[in-house]
Order: sequence, then structure tokens, then C-alpha cells
Amino acid sequence: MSSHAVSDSWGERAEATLAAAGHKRGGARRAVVELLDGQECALTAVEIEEALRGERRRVSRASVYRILEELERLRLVQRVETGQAMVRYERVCGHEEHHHHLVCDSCGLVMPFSDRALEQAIDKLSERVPLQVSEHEIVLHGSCSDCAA
Amino acid sequence: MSSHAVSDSWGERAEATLAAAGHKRGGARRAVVELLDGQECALTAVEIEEALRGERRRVSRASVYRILEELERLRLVQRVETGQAMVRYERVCGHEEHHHHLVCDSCGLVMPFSDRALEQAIDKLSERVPLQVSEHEIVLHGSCSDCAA
DNA sequence: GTTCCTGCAAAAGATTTGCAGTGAC
DNA sequence: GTCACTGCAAATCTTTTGCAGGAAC
Repeated sequence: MSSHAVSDSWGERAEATLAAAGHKRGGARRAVVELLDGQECALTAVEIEEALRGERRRVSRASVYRILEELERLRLVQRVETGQAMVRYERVCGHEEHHHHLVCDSCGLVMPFSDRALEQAIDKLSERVPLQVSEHEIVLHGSCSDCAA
Repeated sequence: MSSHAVSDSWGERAEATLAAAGHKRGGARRAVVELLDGQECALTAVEIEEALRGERRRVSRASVYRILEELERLRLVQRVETGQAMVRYERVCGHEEHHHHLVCDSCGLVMPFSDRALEQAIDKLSERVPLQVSEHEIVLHGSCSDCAA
């Protein structure tokens, strides 16, 4: 992973945005932000809760949801629907890191991917559609290398 | 896949596939199949239940879900995730009618759209991705004409 | 001290399942 | 008659909310 050129990391931007929105610094929220900052791809609320319990500090499920809700409202985090019963969440990054998802319907593995041609097709398309498009989500379903074998 | 005359409607194909899978003809399932056959776009289980109650015959919520589950297993119906808490379902049609969805995040309106360039980009992309792709789902979020005004 | 942050327990909402009666073949 | 189909009620699971104590500022 080579990523710099952007002075502020997502985590710093998140903290700044939260502060600007009048939030105090709570331990639970900081833990969630730090965890998401280190994740390249989308996690479910349960995965976040479990990861935090192990690595940092215990955060209640309710707080995880409340924090994600607030981060989503501030556009720092976005939901990812993978058709797996639970919604996934991931940080919203700059244009360069924009990606979509591959989902293995057998084992549930979720991987990120990005494709320039696809984005161009979406951009063009967005102009002639009866909707003022603000976001788009693309999910490819199938079998991963292990499951297809 | 097929090369035979596709003169059969989705409804007929569905009935045939169900019969071939050893299913008996239940009134509830027939009602659901007939309703879906007349729908161009995706419905939620609740919408299906309500539509049937008004137009055809009452079908219990549980049966709606069980029927949709079976239809999905037989690839006659596919789930559509629109980020609206409830999953939507729609019939799976031939390649010509393949489409994706526009979702208005303000009012919840869901509209179908299709785009050749987008499909081509997806097809190409599918070949060089670490997943044996079987399906793909694309959702554009934004504000519809009414809500954006 | 006031306002925000959290955890816990309860609630809400969508979807699934157990069971018993009904219907198709 | 047998096995599938259905409705009802209960259960499950994810996500949300009410409330009370604790922390940030």
C-alpha cells in the first residue's frame, strides 16, 4: 500500500470533523475511529465490536451503532450492502482510494477492487439519469478462489 | 444459457422450473409468481404481501418469505439491496431486460435503469478479478426529480 | 455545572422457524 | 395416503432507543 500525498490521514480528518461538529472526545468513539482508520475494507458492527474488545477497549454494541451513525451523517463513513444480513461500514476516502466490493457468496469473504473504466461509465451515466446522483455502490457476487476450487 | 425460443414469459418459466424441482402448485406461491410476473421492478416482502391482500388473495408474511427464498434458490428471483432496511426482490429476466437501480434517499423511490457501457465495463472487469463472478448489483443513490427540486 | 458520551436493558423491525392443519397428486 | 404448502405464533437476529451514571470541557 503506498499512500501519502494526502497530508491528513482519514483519522485526523475524522477527529477534526467531529470536533468541528461540536463533539467531545469520548474513548469509545476514538477507539472506533482508530480501528476504522487502519482498515482498508468494510466491517460490520459486530466485527468492530469484537475487534475492539480484543485489541483496544470494550465498546458496547449500542455505542458502535451510534458512533457509526454519526460518522455516516458526517460523511466520514459509508455503508456497504453486501447482501449478508448485516450492513458493513468503511471510511470514506479521497477519490484515489474509491473502491467497490467483491463478495464470495460461499464463505462471505469481502474484497475491495477498483476500476477506472467502470467509474467513467458511472460518471457518464449519472448525467443522463432522472436522479441527482450523489453516490453509487457496486457489488460483484461470485465464488472466491478458495471456494471455486 | 438457453437457445430455445424464449416465447415463454417469466411466469411460465417460473412455473415450469418449480414443477421440475418437484413442487406442487400452491395457491400462495402462484399468487406471488403472478404478481412478480407483472412487476418490472423490485418489491419488498411487505409490499408483496400488501399487494396480494388487495388484488388477489391473502398470503401470510411467512409464506411470502418462504416463497421468495425458494424462487431465489432456483434463480428465478434476485435480491436487490437498496439500503432501505428491507430487502427487495424482483424476477430474473433475460439479458435484454437486465437492469440496475436508482434510489432516492429522500423519499425511497426506486427506479430501474440500464446502460450498455456499464455492462461492458463490468464484463471486462469480471475477467480480471479474483472472483468467479456470477452476478453484479449496481445502485445509484441520490435525489429524484421531486426531492431535488 | 452543563452538555455530551456510554453502557445496559428493553424495544423495534425484518426475517426465519416450529408446528399443526389443509391441499395437491 | 403421502408429501408438499400454508398460516399462525413464537423465535431469532440486527439495529435502535430510553435511561441513568460518568466524562469532557
